[in-house]
This record gives sequence, structure tokens and C-alpha cells, in this order.
Amino acid sequence: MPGRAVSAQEPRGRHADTPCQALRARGEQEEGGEGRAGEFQERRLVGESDPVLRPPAVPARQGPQDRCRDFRCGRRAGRRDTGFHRGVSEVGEEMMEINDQVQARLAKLAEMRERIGIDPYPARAFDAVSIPAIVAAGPSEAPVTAAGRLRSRREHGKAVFADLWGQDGSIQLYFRADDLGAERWTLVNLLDLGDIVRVSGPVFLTRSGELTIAVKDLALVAKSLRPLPVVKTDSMGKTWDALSDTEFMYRHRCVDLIVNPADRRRLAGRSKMVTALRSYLDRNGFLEVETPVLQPIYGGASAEPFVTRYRAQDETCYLRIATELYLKRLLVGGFDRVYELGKDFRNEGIDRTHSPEFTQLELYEAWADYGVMMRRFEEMVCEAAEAAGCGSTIVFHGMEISLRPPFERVGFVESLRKASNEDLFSWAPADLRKLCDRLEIAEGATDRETLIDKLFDHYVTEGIHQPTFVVDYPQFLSPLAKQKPGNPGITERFEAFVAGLELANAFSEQNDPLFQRKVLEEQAGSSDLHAGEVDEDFLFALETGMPSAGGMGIGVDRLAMLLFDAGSIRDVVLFPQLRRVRQ
RNA sequence: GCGCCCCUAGCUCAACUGGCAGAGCAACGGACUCUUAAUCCGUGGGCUCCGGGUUCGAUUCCCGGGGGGCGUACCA
Repeated sequence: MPGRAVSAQEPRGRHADTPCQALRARGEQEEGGEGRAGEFQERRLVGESDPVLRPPAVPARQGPQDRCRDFRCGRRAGRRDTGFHRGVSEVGEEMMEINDQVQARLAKLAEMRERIGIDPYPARAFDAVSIPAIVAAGPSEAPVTAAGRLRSRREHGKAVFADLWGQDGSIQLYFRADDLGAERWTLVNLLDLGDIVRVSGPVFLTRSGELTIAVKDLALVAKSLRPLPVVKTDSMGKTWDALSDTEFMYRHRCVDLIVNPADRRRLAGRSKMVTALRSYLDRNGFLEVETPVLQPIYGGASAEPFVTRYRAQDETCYLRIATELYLKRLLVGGFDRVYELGKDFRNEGIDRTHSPEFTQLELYEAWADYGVMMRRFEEMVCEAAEAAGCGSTIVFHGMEISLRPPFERVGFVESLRKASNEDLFSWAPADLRKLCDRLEIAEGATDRETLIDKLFDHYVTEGIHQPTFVVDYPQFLSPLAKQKPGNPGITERFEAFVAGLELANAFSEQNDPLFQRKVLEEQAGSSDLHAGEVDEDFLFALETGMPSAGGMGIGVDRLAMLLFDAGSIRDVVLFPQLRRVRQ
């Protein structure tokens, strides 16, 4: 999901990958503001007439400041007469929480504009070398240009050390009053932690051996108005005052990504993992497709859907709970290998392993069966782990787990029989219920299907740590799977478990239209709360003829949890669902 | 949905059995031109999540609400 979604947005014009080259080709160049502190020679962006974009002067709103957007802020964003609530710097301030630190930054912002005459938010493109590349190149007499965010600042009289953080690393900066001239030195003293700057200068080693840019020129790229949490790491590698408020991290992921390198690595790693999954499928002849998210009939899983209303058609529709039924239509249509990687939505509770919108990879392969799916799963997990930088052995919650294929296979019926020491399949539902009562599980359930499933979880899956395929599920748990030849009560289905996480669900797909109709109609007529309407168009497709096929759904978030040793699904999702905070 | 726990300065955390809301970092002012959790001197910063109650007095106890975490339920 993230990989593609981002790349799909790349051709956005002014933020294209190499704006400078594009501009150079067009021969558009502009004199930089010589004599204005903090202005490099710069090229104008396409379509911009005024190099110094000033926001329009909007009159400040009247009335009491009773709005507060910070969820933790109980007090009012009171206006104080500090003398800088004038001119363009005032735009938008009435919406902000103003505390002493924000106030100090606003004052510096105004001073930059009014005293030094620079634009704190210049709309410019420029070439900057990535910080890791500068670090790799080592000391250099020739000046380099770098851009990033200032963290940590160590003042030393008329010299200042600071750390500049870019996407993949950081480097120390050294500002000296003597090197910079009065105006740029003034700018240095107006910089705050969190400001985004561009610097250039030669690279040298300090006495203590730290690679450092001796800044000879600098420009502000964007002024930060909010104080960042200040996280420090000492010489022993111990971290001090790390941001640890999970609510803050989830609600303000941008800040979390800036200050918590582990979260940054985990979330970026997830994207790489997703790219690896796509790469595997693309290489193996699978076609990536997109099927409807808004569906008139939901199906393909047993789950509570989100319900919405399509006004133009005056119809109720549902956010998809699975992509299965549409992807199978494509097998009928003659696409032999298809996959979709995207979000499914289930209107159910949130816990450590469940998210109401989660990323699922579903793939379908004609002429294959669930055995082929097992092999695909093994290969994809290995490649994903490789891409995530995990190697073939990982540690999850303290357990060492080997991802080296082949994964173990255990039969559903035999493993339950063995673990429980009973033939639970011959038990009446009432007896199963009594057993569940004794084990204190499956509260409220009375039907045989749910009870057997819960007992299986209790006896078998909770004990599975190493990657394992549980194979050959009872038919009554698997309405869309094909029966095992010569064993009609059993289906060719597996679920893949690792470290107690259910990662995949796959079957040899049911392609007998009459049998499928019977199962779906029985289900729709049952008391199952989650059974939707019978999807006639899906049955129409099966009646047209679907090749035998293997199909599989993989929980992408959970695979990421496994590879990055995450304690909660929220830790591998960039923006987890949270309640909105009401005043 | 239910149960338990948490919410104090921008961040990380104190505040005994109910007795003047504190520290470090950050901020602000000052000193310091190779520091790196820089250092040194000084200053400001709080509706203690919100609303009620008990009390002479509530960050602390009680009730209600909000948000979060964990567990549980729903999730073939």
C-alpha cells in the first residue's frame, strides 16, 4: 500500500524528483538575493512570479481565544500583547495554542522578516547532497550543500555547533561568527531546534574527530513554530527524555518520526517490505489490479462491514471486507495470476493484532492449488524479511524464529485431536460449550463452528511459534474452499501461523458453482450475524467457469509486526485510528 | 461493549497519610570562537484532562465525563 500510493503521487509537478534539472533545462534562472542574509543563488520555480511569497494580510479574528487544537491543552490560547502581533506574521495565529516557546519562535519569525528581510518559507528548489553521501565522502575542501532539520545546539560564544538531520542521517554543523558575517550570524542566533535549513561549506574533522560542515553560507528553508521534544543521547549511547507518550506519537506521527529513530526505521522498513512483496509477485507474472472499495454487497470474509450511503444512487453500500470475490471474477475473465494489495475495512474492535482498516494482500493463481500457495508464502516471507533487513532468523517478543523454508505443516483435525486428547468433532455443541466454559474461552458462543474454532485456537495455535501451516480445515469453517478429494468434510485450506500471529489464509478455491451457491445460500439464511446477501454476480462468474486455482490472503500489517518485532499493529501503521478529541 | 490501569510545564518525570505544585532538559537574559546529554550565572513558564462533590484545605479522596494503554468480547 504505502509504496505504490506514494509513487502514484509523485508526478506532482513542482515537487517532482529533480526539479533543478528540469529548471536548468528550461533555462530559468534567477539572481539570488545578494546582500540578503541567508539567500543562496536560487532558481525560480515554474509559475512563480514573486520570489518572496508573502501570505496575504488577513485581519486577525475578533473575539475570545477559546479554541484549542492541542489535545492535551486544557488552557486557552490566550493572546498576549507582545508587540509582534502585527503584519503578516499574524496570519493563522488565532488558531494556534500560544505558549512561551511558540511565542518566542513567532517573535524570531517576525524578526527574520522585518529585521533581516528574509522570507522564512521560501518556495525554492535547490540541489542538496544527501547527508549520508557527505558522511561517506569524508573531509573535503570543496564546499558541500546539505539541507535538513536542526536538532541539538551547542553554543560556544561566537561559535555554535548544531546537528543537522536529513532523511537517512545526521551531520554536525559548525557556525562561526567570523565566517558568516553579521547578517548570517544574526540569522544563526534566530534559529531554533526544529528549523529546516540549508547550509554549505567545507567538511572537516573536529579535534574530537567528528565530521563537521564548517558553514560558510546558510539559508532558512522553513521556520518551525513548535518546540520538538528534546531527546539526547550521551556518549554511552544512553537516550534521555525520549518521547514515550504513545498517544502523542500516534496523534502526531510527524514528531514521532523526527525524534524516535526506531519508529522511523520500523515504518520505513514496512514500506520496503511491501515493495518486496510486490516485486516478488510482479516477477512471477502476477498482475496488480484494483477492485472496488465501495461495494453494494460485501463478502469474501465473515466480518461486520462499515456501512455508508451513496447519495447519487440512493443506495446503501459497504466498504469492502475482502477483495476475494472480485479477484476470482478476474480468474474467470482469463487473468491467470492477479493480486491486490490494499486496505480492507472491518467494523470491529481494535486490539493488538486488529485494526479496523488493515492492509491485506490477496493473490489468486489459476492452475494452482493450496500447495502452490504454501510455497509462494514461504518465498514471499523470506524475501520480505530480506528486504526488511532481518535475515532468515528473527527475534519476536524474545522468541527466536527461523524463517527458513519449508515451514512445518500440521493437520487441523489431527492436531486438535492430539492437543485436546478428545475427538471434539463428534461432540454435541452443548458439550463443546461446557468445555469452553471450563477453559473460560469463547464467552457467549453456542454454535459448533465457533466453538471448534475457539478450541482450536486454545489448544493448537497459541502453542505455535515457528512458522507453521495448519492444513485441511473442516468444510464448515471454510465456505469458499474446495473439498479435499475423497474427504468431503475437509477442505484444502491452510492458515499460516508464526509466533501466535495468524499471517495468511489460503485455499484451493471452490469453483463448483452449484456447490458454492448451496453453501452461500445456507450461510445467508443462517443466524450468522456477519453473513451478507448472496452475491449473485459472483455466482454468475463461477457459473461462467473459473479455472481451478489457489488463492491466499496475507495480513500485511501482521507480517510487518513479525519482522519488526512490534508489540501492536499500531506500531507498524503510520496513522492508527484514534478517537477524535472533543472539547 | 465490559474490566483494570494511566493523564502534573513544550518533553521526561517528582510531589509521603489530603497541607504553599517541583526537578532535569527545552525556552528567555548574560558569559564563553573545536562543542557534543557542552559548561557556568540568572529568569520566566501550570485551569495538575474536563465537570461536580466531600473537606478549613484536593494533583491526592468520591461521582460523572473525555482521551489513552492493557486485558477481554466481536473478528470462519
